[in-house]
Amino acid sequence: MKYHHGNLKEELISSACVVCESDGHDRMSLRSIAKEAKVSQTAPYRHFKTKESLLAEVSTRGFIELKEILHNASTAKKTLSTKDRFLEMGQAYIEFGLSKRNTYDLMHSPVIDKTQFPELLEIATGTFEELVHILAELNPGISDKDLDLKCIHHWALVHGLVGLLRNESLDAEASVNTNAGNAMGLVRNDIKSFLISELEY
Amino acid sequence: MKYHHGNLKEELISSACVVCESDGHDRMSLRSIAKEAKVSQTAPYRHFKTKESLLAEVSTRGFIELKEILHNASTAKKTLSTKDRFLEMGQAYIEFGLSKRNTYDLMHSPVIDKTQFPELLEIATGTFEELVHILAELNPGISDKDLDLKCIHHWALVHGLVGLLRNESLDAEASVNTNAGNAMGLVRNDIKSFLISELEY
DNA sequence: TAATCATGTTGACAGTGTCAACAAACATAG
DNA sequence: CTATGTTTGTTGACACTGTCAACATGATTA
Repeated sequence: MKYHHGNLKEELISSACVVCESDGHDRMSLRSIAKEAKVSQTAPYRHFKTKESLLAEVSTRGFIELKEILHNASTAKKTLSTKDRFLEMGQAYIEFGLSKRNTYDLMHSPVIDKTQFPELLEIATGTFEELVHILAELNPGISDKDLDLKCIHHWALVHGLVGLLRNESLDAEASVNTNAGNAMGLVRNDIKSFLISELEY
Repeated sequence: MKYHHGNLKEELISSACVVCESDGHDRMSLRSIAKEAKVSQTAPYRHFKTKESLLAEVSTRGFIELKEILHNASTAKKTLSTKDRFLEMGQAYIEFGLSKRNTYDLMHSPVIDKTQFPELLEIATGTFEELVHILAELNPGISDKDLDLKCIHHWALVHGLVGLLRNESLDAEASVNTNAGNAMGLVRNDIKSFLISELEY
């Protein structure tokens, strides 16, 4: 089942995933990952119409992984209450955003026009549904509209929180005064507590 | 007080601001804005050590404008209650994020390492303080730590909300079913209502 | 076996950020 | 006012990028 190279498309994608996460998508060049695969500079163009579409593939894999992580977090520990499983999910989301920084960036970067990549669009919005499911479970009898609003609220919150937490330089500044200690650091060190207080807000 | 050009640095910055907002910072080239100023390709290097530092300047101006907008929103209409002025501020933030899309992107983009640009870092964290002030007013007697946590909560919320609202492709998908209508669209059309419900959440 | 198609390579083009070497305009010291 | 030095600008180059057209080769199929 081998052509010239064998399985170039797959190798390019997984290589791009690695480079994107280590260097950031803006520092990744098609030529460098082609060279890494010991293939000419234009070989990738047999599998990807443009660099953007390779990045779209990387982004897609990011969402697949994230969705899986969220799903696991909210279903794995069956003995936990719904609320606790919801918290696990929030924590998992934030941890993904913090540990897979560059991939997370790419996934939310405007350099990829998601409307041009239906598969990416689908998995990205599909990720949203993990949130819908557990929130529906957590709020029995809620109206569909209110459920949507709740989803938007919680997603915005964790998504925004990742953005703030990643800005390490804020740690030193985002506190009213030194007596209060470092609030951002507090949140970072105990994401779960913060999420709990959010739920009870 | 004129050298060869007169006031090249200023012209490059303001030109870069325009190009960044219209094309996006990743599509902006130093050479093109140099050409626009009718100056050679390397002239900018007399004023900016690197392209990143020009972008840092653009980002700085973005934060200056945002901070001013937030400040005005929370102080202009003195007849309003503190709560209403807080809502004005939230709305103003979101509107900035939606109308100055590309600039907002740059301001939060990882391509600029804020720690390398102290002035940028200062104004960015200074923006945070607009939020601190009004939240302190809104919650008299609150502890410093709780105030910080509240700031983080509200900032994360609006920042995350901007991220979600900007993703137009979500409009069609981010609803549980068609009966519920388009929740994201609802939020977009009435940001204020959403923020109010957030405050009372 | 011959024709077709998918996959790869070579070479090129225009564009990029950036640097070294040089040139002109200005500021300042004698 | 002249001489010197510093700012600011230009020219030309380097290595690098995404992408395209033309060509070659391996695999598939008629």
